Formats: sequence, C-alpha cells, structure tokens
Amino acid sequence: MPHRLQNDLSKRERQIMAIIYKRKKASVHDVLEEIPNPPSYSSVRATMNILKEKGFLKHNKQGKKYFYSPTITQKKAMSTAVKHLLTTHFDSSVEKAVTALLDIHNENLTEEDFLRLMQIIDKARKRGEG
Amino acid sequence: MPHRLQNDLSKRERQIMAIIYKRKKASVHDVLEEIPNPPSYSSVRATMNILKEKGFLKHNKQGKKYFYSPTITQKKAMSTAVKHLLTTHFDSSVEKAVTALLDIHNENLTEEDFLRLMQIIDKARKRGEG
DNA sequence: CTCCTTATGCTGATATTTTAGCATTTTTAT
DNA sequence: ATAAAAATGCTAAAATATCAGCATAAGGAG
Repeated sequence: MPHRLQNDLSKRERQIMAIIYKRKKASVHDVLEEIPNPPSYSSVRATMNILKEKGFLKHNKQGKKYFYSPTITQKKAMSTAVKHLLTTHFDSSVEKAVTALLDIHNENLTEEDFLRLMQIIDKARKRGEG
Repeated sequence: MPHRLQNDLSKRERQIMAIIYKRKKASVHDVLEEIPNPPSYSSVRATMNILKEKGFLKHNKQGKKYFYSPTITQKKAMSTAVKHLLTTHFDSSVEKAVTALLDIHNENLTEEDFLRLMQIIDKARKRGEG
C-alpha cells in the first residue's frame, strides 16, 4: 500500500499539496506565502510533516536549503486528478472535457494555439494506429 | 457571497459532492451506496444537510421522492474544477491538459473520436475569430 | 563573534468534522 | 390495514484536524 488516496487528505493538507504540485517543490515559507490568511509557521510545518508521514511529501536538503516535494511523480498525481475530474464532471468523456477546456479558455487562444492543438491530436491519432 | 468555495469543504463533504455531481442528483441512499465503507445513514444525511446549509445542495421532492442536487450549475462547478486542475497541474496550459487527456485515454479513442475532437477544435477556432 | 533566520522536535489546547442514536412522520408495498 | 422502508428533526459523543507555543540546533550576514 504505497499511498493513500487524495481523498484521505484534509482541507489544509489538500491546499498545501496543491501549492506544492504547482511549485514542484517548496519550503515551509514558500507554502506559507501562498496561503491566504495563513496560520502560523508552526502550523504549516506541522501539517506538512503530517503529509510526510502519510507518504505524500518527502523532505530533502538541496545544498543547505530544505524542500518538500511530492513523492509520487507529478505525472501520476496529475493522471489521478484528471481521471477524477473526468468521472465526476464529464461522464468520463474526453470530448466533453476538451470542449469545456476550450470554452473556458476560448478568448485566450491564438491561431497558433489552435494549430498546436490540432497537431497534438493528430499525433495522438497516429500513435493510436501504430 | 453566494457560495463558499469547494476548498471550504471537508473530506466527507467533498466525497459526497463528487457523487452528486456525477449522478446529477441523488437520495441519501444513493449516496450511501456509492461510499465505500460507508458510515451510517444518519451520518451521511447529517453531512448532506450541512452541505445544504452551506448552500451547496438543495433538497426537493420530485413526486413523492426526495433527492438532493447541486445548487450551482454543473457548468459552473465544472468550470471551477477545471480551472483548479489547470493551475495546479498544468501550469495553466490548455495544451498541456489536452495532451494529458489524450495520453490517459489514448487506447480507448477511435478514429471517429479523433475526428470529432478535430471538429471541436475547429469550431472553437472559428468561434474565436467571429 | 553575535545576531537573525531557518530548521527542528515536541506538546497540548481548540475547533471542526464525523459519527450514531432516538423519536416521529410520510410513503410504499403486501 | 398494517408493516416495512424512507424521511425528518434533533442531539451529543468520539475522532480528527488545526493551530500555536516553547526550547533548541545550524547556517548566513554583518
């Protein structure tokens, strides 16, 4: 049993994990800075240590600085998150999800972005064939 | 201030919301059935009532049956969830997200699926122009 | 060296969440 | 009509999560 599921995380724990996923790695202070209305340093640290005990974070020295980073790969964490989103909000349909993504970010996408998206799909299609 | 954020939800509350988003609507028993190692009926009901008080769920009679359903539209909830996923795992990049979606579901996609995906993107592109 | 910051270990109070029970009413099925 | 099932209102204990403090060691800057 390598890891418990994200579902086993409390509010604060999740919030902290999200910050660390986003930043890839972070010190307690880094995390503290990204929490709006943060609790004390002690509290954040305590929670991060719980995450360490639960097996979600590891704690290393890089040079002389300490960092926390996720134990499972970003890829795996991401994959789990995507699957969860698909089932809860998109009826497990990739097409629905893509439609939603485009809807949300429509204005921000340039012609080049669309081209790249087309290429991404084309590449996936060819990969599927082979 | 219509609704608090999902972030204000506890573990159990989130779990229940996910079930209801997935099913669109559900009775207490429906929810109970979808929880692995569920607590008592009372407990689930109590939590669902908290969600009602917090403004996430509403509770109506349809004919003679009672069910709970989300107050905010699926669309809005979905949009929030997608944005969160984008920032925490994809550096806010739609392209990265689409790539991941295709990676995850690669094998399951047929030629027709890819065609439809192309059409979805093309449609979004044209909409962007207009 | 001395001071400040960062890090650590540990502890315990407070707050929230989670749970289950009981009494009662409505609905459904026999 | 009666019994079983589904809802409801209410309450309070038990379990977790959250928070903050204190004492202290180690690195960095002046």
